[in-house]
Amino acid sequence: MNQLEKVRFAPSPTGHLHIGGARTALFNYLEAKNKGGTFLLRIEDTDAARSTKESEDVIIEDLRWLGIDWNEGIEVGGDFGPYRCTERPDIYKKYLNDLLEEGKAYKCYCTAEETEAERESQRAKGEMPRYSGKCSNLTKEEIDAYEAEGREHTIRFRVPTDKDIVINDEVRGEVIFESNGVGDFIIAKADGTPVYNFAVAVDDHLMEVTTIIRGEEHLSNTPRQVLIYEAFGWETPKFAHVSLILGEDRSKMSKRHGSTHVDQYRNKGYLPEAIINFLALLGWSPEGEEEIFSLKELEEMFTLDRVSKNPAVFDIKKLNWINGQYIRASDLDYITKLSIPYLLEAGLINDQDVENRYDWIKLIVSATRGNLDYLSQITDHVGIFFNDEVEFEDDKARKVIDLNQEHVPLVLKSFKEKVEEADKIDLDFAKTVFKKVQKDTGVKGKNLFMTVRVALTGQCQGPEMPDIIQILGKEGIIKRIDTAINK
RNA sequence: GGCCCGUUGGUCAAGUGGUUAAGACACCGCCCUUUCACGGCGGCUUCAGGGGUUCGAACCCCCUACGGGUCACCA
Repeated sequence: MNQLEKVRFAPSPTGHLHIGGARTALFNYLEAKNKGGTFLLRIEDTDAARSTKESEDVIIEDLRWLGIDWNEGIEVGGDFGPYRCTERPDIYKKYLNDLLEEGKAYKCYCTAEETEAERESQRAKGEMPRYSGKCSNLTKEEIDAYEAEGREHTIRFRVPTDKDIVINDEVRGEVIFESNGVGDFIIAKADGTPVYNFAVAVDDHLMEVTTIIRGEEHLSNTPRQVLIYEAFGWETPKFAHVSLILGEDRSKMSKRHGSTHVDQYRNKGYLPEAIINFLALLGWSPEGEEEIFSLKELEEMFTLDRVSKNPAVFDIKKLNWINGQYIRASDLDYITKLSIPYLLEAGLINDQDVENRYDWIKLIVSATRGNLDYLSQITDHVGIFFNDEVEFEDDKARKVIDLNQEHVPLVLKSFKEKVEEADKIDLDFAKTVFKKVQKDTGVKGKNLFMTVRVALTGQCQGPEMPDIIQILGKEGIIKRIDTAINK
């Protein structure tokens, strides 16, 4: 039981799920799945001031939307709960006390202002800001004096001197830190609540996490956590620090690089499958040459040893390509259902349409999905189907159906006739009508197709003609040709 | 600034001492399509720099440069 792989994702609920966080969650999930282990979701809400329930809900929703499920933790339960830091105060208190009693931690009566001032002056002198250790050896009298004053205290971890802290990182190899470079750090705030570095170590140990996969920004925190493990005599877990996701300018991805939150991509109409696929390829690479993978396939292929050490630039163009692949290859009903909200929002269709003309909407999606990077773009391509008053895109289009050209009225009249005569405007009709018109009028080629295209859509480019014809239907076509002729 | 991590084409990257240095996105060209897109084919461009080690270095070692992370009573 114990030797089974157990990983965890422990977001702090202080905002939306970041694209980098999503990737961390993904890697954890994949590692667990690949090894047949456990994936645990814990909420790291030690910072009460910044944590919100809304944020927790959003993060969970995004994870679920992506298809990243966990089998222990928040919402699903397990034997090692509770899974929110704020619900574990007694646990932390106990371990804090143990450390205090053994002298491995001590009470520090310095105020936040004092330590801040100390740091400032160190920085000014070009020194590394680090706690001086002022309270590390207070006498009983000094402590009593502070207490009498009513001073609050934090708890600091007593960092051993001259000690190498060796971290065996699954992706980076051996990383060594010197304990002398780590000042006595705070493990409990003045209000008695634990600080992140302490809480994670305790939680990860108690929850029997075997491998900690997280972002590289945590690498320099790791020695502190290792120190805590060692102070308790606990076995340290394995670590795997995944490099960061960068913006185009190679700095850490942030708002100014564009969308950074999973829900922003969801809102634009990126498919969860595509985001998963893209994220997996960012910092990890499969063995073959294939690039399109389902979650299931990734679960089978993923191993930590193929995670790359170097940071990756977020390339929206590649995401777009992957997303386009999924938009084209996925089941049409699925894509249609996901597209409908954008059509509704644009006021192009209403709820009745969705109910009564679903197949028609499906046709529209089918005709345009080939052009899309993401679903919300569909509204840019479907205008021609919703505007009975054909508007000419440009002079070029206008020229195409200039009535003074002999073939234009000829083609239009014949085409309209055929449409009027047809009892059903279906795919069969749409495919054969041009041949008939050609026979009737003797017009062929561009003069035939472009004339009809522009008359119906006002544009020189767009979906396939058979699609357009079916979507417009008898009435729509006749109306458009009439206005074209009368112009 | 200290500590730590990193550096293969514009981007993601394979590669672990001997390779014509994969593949994908992007870009360019051609084809398909009587339109656009999709799709197909082809092309362009890479081992940060300098020293070693070695018969031989993208791969091993050192230095430099550059980029990033972290040094909170944030996580």
